[in-house]
Amino acid sequence: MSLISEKTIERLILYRGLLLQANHESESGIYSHQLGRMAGFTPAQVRRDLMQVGYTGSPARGYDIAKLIQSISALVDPAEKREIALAGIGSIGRAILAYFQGRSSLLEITAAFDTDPEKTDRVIHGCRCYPVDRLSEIILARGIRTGILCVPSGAAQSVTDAFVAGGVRGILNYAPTRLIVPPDVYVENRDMIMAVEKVVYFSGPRTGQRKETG
Amino acid sequence: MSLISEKTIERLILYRGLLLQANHESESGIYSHQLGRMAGFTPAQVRRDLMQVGYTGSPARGYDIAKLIQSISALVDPAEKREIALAGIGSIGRAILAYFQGRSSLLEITAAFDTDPEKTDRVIHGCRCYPVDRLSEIILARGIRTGILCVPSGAAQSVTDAFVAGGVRGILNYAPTRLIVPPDVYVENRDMIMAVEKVVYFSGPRTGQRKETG
DNA sequence: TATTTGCTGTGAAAATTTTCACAATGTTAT
DNA sequence: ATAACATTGTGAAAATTTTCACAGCAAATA
Repeated sequence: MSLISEKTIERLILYRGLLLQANHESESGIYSHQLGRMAGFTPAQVRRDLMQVGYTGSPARGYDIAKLIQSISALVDPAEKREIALAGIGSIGRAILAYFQGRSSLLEITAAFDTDPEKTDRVIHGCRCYPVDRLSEIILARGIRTGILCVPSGAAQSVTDAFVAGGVRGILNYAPTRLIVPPDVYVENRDMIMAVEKVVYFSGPRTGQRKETG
Repeated sequence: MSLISEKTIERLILYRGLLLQANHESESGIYSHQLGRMAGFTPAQVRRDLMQVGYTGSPARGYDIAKLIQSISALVDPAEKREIALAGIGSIGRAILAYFQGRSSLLEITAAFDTDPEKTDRVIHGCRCYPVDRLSEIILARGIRTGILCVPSGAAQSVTDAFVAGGVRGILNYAPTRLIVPPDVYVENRDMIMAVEKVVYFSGPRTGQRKETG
């Protein structure tokens, strides 16, 4: 079995989201081909992925939805509540705060940071804001392991260094920059400009491109 | 050579971005290992990718930066200026407008849509806003091929249908929903919640995970 | 009870992606 | 000139990911 691949983890999280979202009034079970259709993958792909979570379905009734959600959660969710830090309270940072807060019971953005004194020492979307100078200190004190980076390119690397100094193990990077981090720190890049350019490319007068991602 | 893979396109766009960003004062050429270090890939990966653009470097001087940028652009950029439509002028939509406008000379978000009459019939970040009822009509008239979707989940599918009816060929989807589209329409999903969950997973007490993505 | 049905779990095959490894090449040093 | 060197472009190998295909099974049906 070894280690579950990044792609599989991503799909598992997706499956869980889809299952939570859809209201399964009548049905309590779901088949791989149904989940596959919802997610945009083949039934075989779904079964392969679900193999890894160690929950086993029934040939006759498929997968029990509640138990499947639970099993995926047991795999991908942290053991206890996790605090997340966000750096850069610009329009993207604020959008993420607004969008994310309250969606998850296990995850919460509990500290935001910015250079602008106008934005610090107050509460935005339920999140307390501090000056960036205090970033390492605060996340270290609170044991925060995950950071979201929404600062302009110019500041991205120095804030990253502060995150790392504060003990962060994973960074979600919205800045259009590649971050330099120690090899044991995970970085997920979400450059919006690149995303637009990519979609524009695949919107071109081309045929037969269709596989979804993200 | 056949068709260039999605992953390769993504990396090529990244290379171009990195090359444009870095100021190459002294140097006019770059080697695969340098570009690889910047992007976080192996030199072999870089060379494979660059093979596909049909621009050939020199063993002694590496790749000419200006020509390389030009060659990648010739491959990934549209032939003429492209207009993009954005649906959902909430915090994410506005953030994307603010962030994107003016960054590219070839791409411009020229029409935004929302249901809220407060937000329509005015200009936000240089972009004219219309009611969603007029979405298909307007993008069809302007020949817009690319859409960015920032509406809440509940509205995502119906706005998608309007995009498709209006002739859109590619959608950048920020809603936490899987969209149903005809097989020749490209969708790139950028669910922020999933991204956070994924990074939290990889921030966990795990060792040896390190490959970057996005 | 026996048969049919349509699913799961999974070994094996296929497809795709990445890396290796090296001949070819142009530059620099002698 | 010639040798030494570091790099490109790429066939081939390796690794990874996806799909196929089918045994085995539980429910439904006869």
